[in-house]
Amino acid sequence: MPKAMPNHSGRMADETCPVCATADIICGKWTILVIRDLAAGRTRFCELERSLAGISPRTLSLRLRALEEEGMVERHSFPEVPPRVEYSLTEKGQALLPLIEDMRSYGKEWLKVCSEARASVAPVAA
Amino acid sequence: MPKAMPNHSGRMADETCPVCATADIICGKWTILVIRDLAAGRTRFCELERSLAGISPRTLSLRLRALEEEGMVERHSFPEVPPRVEYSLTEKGQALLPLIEDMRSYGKEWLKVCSEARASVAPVAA
DNA sequence: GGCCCACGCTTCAGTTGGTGAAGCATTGCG
DNA sequence: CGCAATGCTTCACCAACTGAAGCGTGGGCC
Repeated sequence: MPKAMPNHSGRMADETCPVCATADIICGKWTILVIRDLAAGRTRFCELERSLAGISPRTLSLRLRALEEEGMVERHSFPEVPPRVEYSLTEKGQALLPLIEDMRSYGKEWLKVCSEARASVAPVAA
Repeated sequence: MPKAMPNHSGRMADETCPVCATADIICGKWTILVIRDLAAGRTRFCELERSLAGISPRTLSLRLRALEEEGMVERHSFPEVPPRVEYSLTEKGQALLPLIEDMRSYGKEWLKVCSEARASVAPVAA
């Protein structure tokens, strides 16, 4: 009997709720950012490590594995030395890109509002 | 020097990246679902506890507090017995609703694909 | 030959976030 | 009296994420 959802583990309340389903996919701390960076095309582990400044290799490894299991990313491994592994988005993974674009536009607006708020408060405090 | 973002703690790599900013806001496990439920209007603590079946009161309390700090939700407390507290989305919080709608449509599609995959695999295995 | 580097990880011990169960304060109801 | 209801908080625990270190392999450097 196949499990309904190939997600990590700590599952949301309602398995049939689409919002929960999506939340479950992207709720890992770095998941969305991994996908964002993978959107540029095939990317190597160390490139991701660099662009996701601050991620631990363990976490990146776990995220990539989980995303692979979920069918969001594909792994292309080359038996060279030093080893080379490239990751890319599957179609399913690409489907998340519009969502990420929305997050970008929301975040942009939000950062703008925040900086305006700071600009209008700081002078008074100073 | 005021902090750029009033987010919880474990901050993302690039503070100026809009995707990170949004990810930072919604990456808490239940955050998006709290906002989803708050979208219906003023909601009490225990109502949220019920609709978010499975959330611990501690987590709900923490999420609501964090969202309040971030200016996403408003708290309306009535000094009655038993106590009554209602939560609602601020304008800033409402701005997240389109994002949630996108998550809903993505999740819907994804659940559909999953169930189709199961339907086409299960009979073979059985 | 000996040494270090690069890469894609894994292992380790420690911190943070979320969990279920229980408790607290208040007061009306039976 | 004892219990229910509400909005929490506290507790001990588990799972996720962290930084630092290690591993295996072979190539470049000296």
